[in-house]
Amino acid sequence: MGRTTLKDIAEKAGVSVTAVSRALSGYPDIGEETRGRILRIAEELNYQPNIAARTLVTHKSGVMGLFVLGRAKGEGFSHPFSGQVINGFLDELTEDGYDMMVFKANRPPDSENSSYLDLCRRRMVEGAFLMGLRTDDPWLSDLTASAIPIVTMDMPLAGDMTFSVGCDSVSAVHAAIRHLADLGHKRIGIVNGYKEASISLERFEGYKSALTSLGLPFDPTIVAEADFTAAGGRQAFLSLIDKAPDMTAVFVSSDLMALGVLEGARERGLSVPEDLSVVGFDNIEMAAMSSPPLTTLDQPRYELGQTAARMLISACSGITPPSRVLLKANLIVRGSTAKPNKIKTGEVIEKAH
Amino acid sequence: MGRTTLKDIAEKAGVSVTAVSRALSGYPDIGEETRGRILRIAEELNYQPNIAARTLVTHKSGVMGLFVLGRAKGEGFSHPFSGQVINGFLDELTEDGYDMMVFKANRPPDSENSSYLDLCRRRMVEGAFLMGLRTDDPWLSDLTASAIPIVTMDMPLAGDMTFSVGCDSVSAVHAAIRHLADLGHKRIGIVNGYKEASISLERFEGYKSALTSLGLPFDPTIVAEADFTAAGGRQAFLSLIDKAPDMTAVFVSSDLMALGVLEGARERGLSVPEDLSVVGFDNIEMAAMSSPPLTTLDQPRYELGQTAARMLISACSGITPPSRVLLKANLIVRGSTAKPNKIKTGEVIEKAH
DNA sequence: TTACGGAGCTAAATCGATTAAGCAAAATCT
DNA sequence: AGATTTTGCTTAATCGATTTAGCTCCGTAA
Repeated sequence: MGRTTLKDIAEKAGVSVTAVSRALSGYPDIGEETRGRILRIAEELNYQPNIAARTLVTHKSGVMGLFVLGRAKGEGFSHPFSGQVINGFLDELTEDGYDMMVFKANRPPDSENSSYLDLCRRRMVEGAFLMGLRTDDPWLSDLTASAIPIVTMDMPLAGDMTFSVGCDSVSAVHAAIRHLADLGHKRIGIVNGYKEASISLERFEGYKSALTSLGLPFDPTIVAEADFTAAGGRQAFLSLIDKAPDMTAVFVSSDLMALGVLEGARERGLSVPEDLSVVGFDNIEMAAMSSPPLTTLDQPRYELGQTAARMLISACSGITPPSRVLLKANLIVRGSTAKPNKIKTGEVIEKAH
Repeated sequence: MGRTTLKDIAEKAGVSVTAVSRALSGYPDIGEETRGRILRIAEELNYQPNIAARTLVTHKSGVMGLFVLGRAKGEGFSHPFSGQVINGFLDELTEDGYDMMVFKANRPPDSENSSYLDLCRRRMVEGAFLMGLRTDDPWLSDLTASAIPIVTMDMPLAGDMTFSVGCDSVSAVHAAIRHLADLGHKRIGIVNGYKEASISLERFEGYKSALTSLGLPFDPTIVAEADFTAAGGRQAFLSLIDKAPDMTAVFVSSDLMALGVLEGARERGLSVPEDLSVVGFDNIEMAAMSSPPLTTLDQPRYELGQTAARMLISACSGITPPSRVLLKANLIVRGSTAKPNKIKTGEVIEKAH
């Protein structure tokens, strides 16, 4: 198992190990001629530095951690939202010479396990990006007190070394509700995510304040909560529409749930957008492919990931990034929203003539 | 930055560093009483081993590499297929105490870059799992000659240290075609993936041999090729249906492309499954949510990932796994397949009465 | 002539673990 | 009792890099 080491190069070049190390690292105190010879030999021997050795002395691993949190087997990477974020994060890291190590914490009572930060310390991870953090996470206080930079997706933490990226939910939801109101909707419901997600609170705030600023009444009977899955969205919608059949539009806190709403609407014989307008959130790939295609708020997922990476990298270089970066989510109008239809379901056929 | 080291524990416990190391590693040559004391102090000081140091001497990093290959920005993690595979892979690794490092190689002419194996060597990665490898990959011969275990998704390589996981495409496609034939279809087309994916070849073989064994003629005019995207699938289908309007069913090599086919069918005014039956492959989450929901071949993605991890782990422990493991893809019949409808598109309205 | 300074390189310590070799005391055998 | 083994621990080398301190040689200024 003869891996090439600095020593091998040093011997072949007839210089000391130090000289080789410094030549390869670009220090100016190695003569041009010697440096050339060293570089050539290194190339020849296909030298790859042993990063474990380097890490041991420099205390810098060149590794950033990614934590994909979630309880169930099916969550985590398979969520249609995460993919592009991770792509952006990894691309940006790679660009700057960092590598990425991924940790997954499911298993609800993770208390027995080591905290996220312990995992980082073992691997000398320099900074971490956490996706899917919830307000009821058992390690929240550890994270807040972290000594290494932490970037969280969506959920800001109040630590010196904690930063967050996300989209401006409030103004995004405003745009969505305004769009519905402009079309003429008066009874606009909401299918929100669970309370333990910080975005749920923000989006609810956005919903309420948008109604107020548009002069529409807020009615708690057309507010439902689901678990960010399609099945949950469907369920929540059904209970909503059964309670309030006069609802003509619904804002849904995620596209996945919105797809469930679409399904529920079909089940109740409501056609979208004629009988019901639906606005989602996220603009996942699926949103453009459903029938009807979903009007939604586009989150720039790739850029969110990139931003997280850049914040982490700059924090690691001693340049403190802003503690919270908010990107803009843009409204994409597709086929799931239209003017409210006053004709009842049973009369739709007439309309066709 | 006072991280706890073996030395700290040793001093506090009044023993040598070796004793601490051996006590923590569970060697039997440390007295019960001493071991207890050491363990307690380690706990107290929240000791986390420095894995870089350990790796340096043992030459085992406890890290497996995951390579998510793909050319475009949007590929890689965001592909609806990868998520669950990665979940299974990571869960299984974590179970066995391994961590995962992820590398991404896009940038078409990756020649300037280091090969996959160089990346592994730098990080002392013990084994690697490659997803999305193509037959025209520039590093194919390096991989085949690899000294560390490599597991590839779908595409088998002929090396001593190369293994592969995948689904038995041929028998899966047989089941799909038989299902269509049983329904009464005689003109069954195929939208396949590009040739550089080994699965495309296998699925094409399955398609041809299934037709033969069912006594149906093979007709190259109803064979099309796309790039595994929805847009590509739509495009390929359109050219197919325009050439052969009498085609009543189409087998599509991936669900994503199949969703594109559904879109294309809508555009041409064909209703699925009445005018056209569609069978996909993969059973991605979206497949159950389209309208109509897609009949497809379910790939056990999570299990594929788990299997890859187990093969890698066992290969790293010196136990050679089988060079190729094929799981079964099961046919899931949903709403996109039905008996062929002899009535032409224009007459569909009559049927409704 | 002596001293100083810079250029170019080396020696040796260090990071934090693992592990081979060995040693002292206690336990066991003869 | 004396020899031998076992138990429980220590010493010191090692992995492969980085880094600090210092050394040698040469040119130049005083």
